[in-house]
Amino acid sequence: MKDVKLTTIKKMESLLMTASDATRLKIMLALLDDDLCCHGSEGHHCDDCKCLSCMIEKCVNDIAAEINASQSLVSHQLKVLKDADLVATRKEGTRVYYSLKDKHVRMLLGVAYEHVMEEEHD
Amino acid sequence: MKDVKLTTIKKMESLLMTASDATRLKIMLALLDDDLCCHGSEGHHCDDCKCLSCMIEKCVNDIAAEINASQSLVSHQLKVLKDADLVATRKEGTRVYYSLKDKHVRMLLGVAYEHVMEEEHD
DNA sequence: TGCAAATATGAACGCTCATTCATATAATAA
DNA sequence: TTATTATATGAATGAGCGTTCATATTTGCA
Repeated sequence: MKDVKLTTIKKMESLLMTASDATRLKIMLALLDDDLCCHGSEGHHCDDCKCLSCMIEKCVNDIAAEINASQSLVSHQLKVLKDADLVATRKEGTRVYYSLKDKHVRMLLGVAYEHVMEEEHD
Repeated sequence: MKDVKLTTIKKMESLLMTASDATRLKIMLALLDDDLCCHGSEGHHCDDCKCLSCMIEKCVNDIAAEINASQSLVSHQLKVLKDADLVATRKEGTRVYYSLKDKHVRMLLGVAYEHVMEEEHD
């Protein structure tokens, strides 16, 4: 992976920067299905695989309640996540449903989670 | 991946925070083997697999020269990476050789890199 | 010893960013 | 329309962090 262009490095930097915040991590974890994929019968079609119910979507207030944060804070950070293309949105009435964008986001969370979990072995 | 403990989230946050800096990314990419693993005949034994030459190690000045940064900056950021357990060190005379810690670090870089590379398809 | 090379460290500055508070916009219902 | 719910936005504050410059420490060699 030599000779990575500066623009690529900058993109990696902003991707990781966006992910490296406790509030945004809580939001993304709230949007992450327990078993990551491929189980259950109701839910939305996932663009990364052929199963149903891969995608969990939640509206702003529900996320705020789940992670114990203010509506304003969650909305602000969801905008950051949206701008960085880490979440997708679907509007329905007055509500806006957010979901993780794709499998890369789930993989990023997974790798970070595993690394932290295996730290104990030191 | 529900009910993640706050301490775990904090650890994920600091891991990603450490990785989300252009200078530190350049350093880590400089320590990343081209084909990631398992080729070549000289190098150090990798603790994650049974091959040789998985690990690339470089000393501070060489890294600084490679990424066009000052010795002080590279030393500072290497300390950050070391404290976060993303790199390992080996001392030899006046030189200190740095290498990526383990496969999780390489996977983290890989996932971020792939995500950025596939952005084009939008 | 003393000198040079390699690395580490400390202080200081500037800038970015997370959070809060207040308010604005959008959509639905009465 | 007015009221209510859900979400978005803007300004302001405060803390954290990356970089630079100068200097200290360590090791090897004359």
